[in-house]
Amino acid sequence: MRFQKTTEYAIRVMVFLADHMDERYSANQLHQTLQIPYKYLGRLMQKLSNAGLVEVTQGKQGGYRIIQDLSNIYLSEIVNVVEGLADYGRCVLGFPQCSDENPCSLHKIWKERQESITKMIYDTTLADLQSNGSKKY
Amino acid sequence: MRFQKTTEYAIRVMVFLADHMDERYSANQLHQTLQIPYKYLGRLMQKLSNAGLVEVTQGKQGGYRIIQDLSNIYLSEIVNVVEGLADYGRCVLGFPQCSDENPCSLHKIWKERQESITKMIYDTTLADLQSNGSKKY
DNA sequence: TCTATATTCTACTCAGAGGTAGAAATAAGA
DNA sequence: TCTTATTTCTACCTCTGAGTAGAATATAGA
Ligand code: SF4
Ligand code: SF4
Repeated sequence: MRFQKTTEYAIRVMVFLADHMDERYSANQLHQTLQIPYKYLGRLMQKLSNAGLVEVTQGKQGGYRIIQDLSNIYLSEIVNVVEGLADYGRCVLGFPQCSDENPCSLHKIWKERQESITKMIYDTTLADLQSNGSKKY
Repeated sequence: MRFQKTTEYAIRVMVFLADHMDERYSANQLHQTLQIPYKYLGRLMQKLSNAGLVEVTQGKQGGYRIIQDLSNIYLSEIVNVVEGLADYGRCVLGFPQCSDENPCSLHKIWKERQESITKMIYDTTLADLQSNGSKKY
């Protein structure tokens, strides 16, 4: 029960870039600062840029940057790029089809928690996550 | 962000057996009733029995059964048998070391949800999950 | 134009989850 | 005792997430 490692990487990068808007960071800089495997990060960044979440500049002095308004970038978009959103809403017992009427005994207690996390990724934007002052990275 | 498929299987089996205490079910019966791959289920049941969660009888008319008091079997034990509990408490950014002091911007909102799920699996027993009446399976 | 620093593309490797196959061991009951 | 239904053991296979390697492409700036 956790996010995929790649999703963690993606959130790490986006939160970091959000805290350093208007600056470009190369894959190598991000790799060193955020402890993410260099080559792996390259492919991840490509996905994020294809999804329009970061702007990319090639060549010397190039790198990645966020240009969108931070309050328009939701965690759900980041999660979607990496692991997709299909699992949110999944039955805790793994059954494919099951209406909410006449639910099994675990349904209610599980759905509450699941929806709380779903709500979190759909409601939280990078603007909510800016750490003004006390930056750690 | 979801349980492993095998964990779902395990919970399915245990909830089913809890609803049918004092009856033995063979792997084949469970396989057909709960739609879990037969051979795969065999290995899963072995783990559950090694952990003492089910009693097993070999040979003809054999099968699996719960003998413990249902209120003594916590979801956390079931999860532990399959995927372990190490991920509960994991940092949402995947960093290995990070104290709760001077937390990053995501820490609080994430910890709340994570602890809610952790609490669920540590506090819920099979007795809480018995569906008296309206059984679906 | 050339060079250094970037991203991008392609093709691997590795580990673990999920699943399959078949034979061996066990025990109830005819 | 023999048969049959069962678990158990061992060995594979497949798929996906994670990570590595190297060459190709792009571009700022000397
Ligand atoms: S009622 Fe139970 S089986 Fe059906 S979707 Fe909800 S948790 Fe899954
Ligand atoms: S403060 Fe942030 S980085 Fe540190 S453990 Fe909490 S979520 Fe992870």
